[in-house]
Amino acid sequence: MNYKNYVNSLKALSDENRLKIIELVSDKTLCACDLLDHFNFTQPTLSHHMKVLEDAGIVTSYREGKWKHYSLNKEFASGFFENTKQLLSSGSECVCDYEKE
Amino acid sequence: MNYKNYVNSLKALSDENRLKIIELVSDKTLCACDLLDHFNFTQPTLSHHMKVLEDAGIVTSYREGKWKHYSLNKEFASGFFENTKQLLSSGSECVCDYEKE
DNA sequence: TTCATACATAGATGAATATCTATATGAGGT
DNA sequence: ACCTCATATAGATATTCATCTATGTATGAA
Repeated sequence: MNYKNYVNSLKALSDENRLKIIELVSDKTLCACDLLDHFNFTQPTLSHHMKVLEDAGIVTSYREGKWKHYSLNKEFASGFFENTKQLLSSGSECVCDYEKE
Repeated sequence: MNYKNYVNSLKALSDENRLKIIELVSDKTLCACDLLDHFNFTQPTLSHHMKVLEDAGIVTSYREGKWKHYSLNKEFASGFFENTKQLLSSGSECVCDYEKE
């Protein structure tokens, strides 16, 4: 397992507001302005959260005129799932010692 | 889904060293001193990490003489798995709006 | 009781981060 | 060209957190 990448994903998920965003885009595509309606923080804060999620590969986006549309990256979902399974299952090969130094 | 609880778990997992600890105790029981051998940080730092993991319900522990033994909490593993599935699957009911305050 | 070992706590520090206000960019419409 | 709306960036601030050193607590052995 690639620790650094998985930790990156976990950090990006470790925020209550970002979890809500993910649930909102898990079954549909929404623009930033629509997302913003669901929260009490400001637009720059949403922009920050979306950048975190996109940089982590959790959501994908495309521009359409003035709007930027977001949706859940299904590849991330399955990959994250696999990593989680590997981490918490007892049989997984532990690579910790190789990384000690 | 209980957001706060799930975020708590995610935060506790969001550290490369703690992930290594989890893999180490995922298939066996280890005392803190044994765990410490796998890392370069100090004993108080390990103590801190173990407290984070235990407070989050990720590992369980018992004392035996001078030693404290840790192992993965299997209930956590399955619960976390379920929450992750619910978050990333498209059909899940979104509770975001109820929480907007 | 004295000592060594295993672990916990206190307090300090530097780095990361969630949020804000202010401002910039970019795209369409008039 | 100008204005408006959607989004991004810059810079500031407060909080969280991973780590350290120093010290405390607890257990077992001599």
